[in-house]
Amino acid sequence: MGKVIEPRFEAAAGQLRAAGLRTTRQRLMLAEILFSQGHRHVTAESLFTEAAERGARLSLATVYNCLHQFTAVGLLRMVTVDAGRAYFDTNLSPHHHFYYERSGELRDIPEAEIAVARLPAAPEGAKIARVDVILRLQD
Amino acid sequence: MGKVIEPRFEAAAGQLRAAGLRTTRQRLMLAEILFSQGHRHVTAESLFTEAAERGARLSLATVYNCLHQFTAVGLLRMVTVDAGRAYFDTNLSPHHHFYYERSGELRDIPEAEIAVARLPAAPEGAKIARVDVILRLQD
DNA sequence: CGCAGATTTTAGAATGATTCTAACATAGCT
DNA sequence: AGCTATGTTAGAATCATTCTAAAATCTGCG
Ligand SMILES: [Mn+2]
Ligand SMILES: [Mn+2]
Ligand SMILES: [Zn+2]
Ligand SMILES: [Zn+2]
Repeated sequence: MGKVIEPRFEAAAGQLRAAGLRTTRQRLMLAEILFSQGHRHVTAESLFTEAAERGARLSLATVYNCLHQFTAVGLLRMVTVDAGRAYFDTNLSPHHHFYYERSGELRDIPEAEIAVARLPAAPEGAKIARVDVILRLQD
Repeated sequence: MGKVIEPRFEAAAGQLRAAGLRTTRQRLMLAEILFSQGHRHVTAESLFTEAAERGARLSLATVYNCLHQFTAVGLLRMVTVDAGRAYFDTNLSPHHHFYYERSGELRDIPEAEIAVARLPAAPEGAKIARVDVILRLQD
């Protein structure tokens, strides 16, 4: 007997199944938080806090596990803007970022708003996996 | 009586004084390693190891202190490519980076080799402090 | 249903980078 | 040389993240 899935978790359940991940209570909650309200940028800690505020019972270790699993199956991508903590981004299309150094807030810049032209060739034996453009903001 | 400075540290001493920093034994050694052989990308740990190999007697805490002081006075700049550790760059002119994700190696890309056109305006109340372009390499 | 085996979650310990503390040493000035 | 601000350091502390191993849950099958 498959367990009953609350209606508000149906979409999340579909995404998890499509990605080949089992639908656990914790993953459903995190997926719902992440994917049901437009693009998000979260850290493990911010997501854990948000889940806790919604009454979820899960551990920080599970949040880390899920963030990495979601990233591995292509539901998230990692963004590195600060040595010290990792951000995870639900926006999978190519785009760039404003980073507010003071607050730690990340904002998307649509790909079309920045033209990166004439990329150099990748060095011998390597290939360019990703092009990140970060506009660091002060004040 | 000012202490005697070995000839090989003369250049480093000049840079430190120009930057308003006292010339201590530890700073002279680190400045010599950093600034006497072309541009470098170091981490605290790599610089500490390199200094130790040259026979320097200093602590890792001092390496951290110096990296931050050198950055504060504009002798270095910090580069963020990996959540987990900070890189410091002796190349102060505007330029971009190849980052070998597997080895952690950083390589400069001269500014002229990448054209970043049509930057969006900074959001209300903020200004763009820096534009970082990272080409992440795999394989 | 009711299990069994595989997967997932979790508390708490461990790790790794970095920062802090507060005592000791040195640089720079008189 | 002596004074005082500044710099160095060992070791503890902090913070994000990962690991461990045991308990809980999921899923397919009888
Ligand atoms: Mn930071
Ligand atoms: Mn890393
Ligand atoms: Zn984004
Ligand atoms: Zn560089």
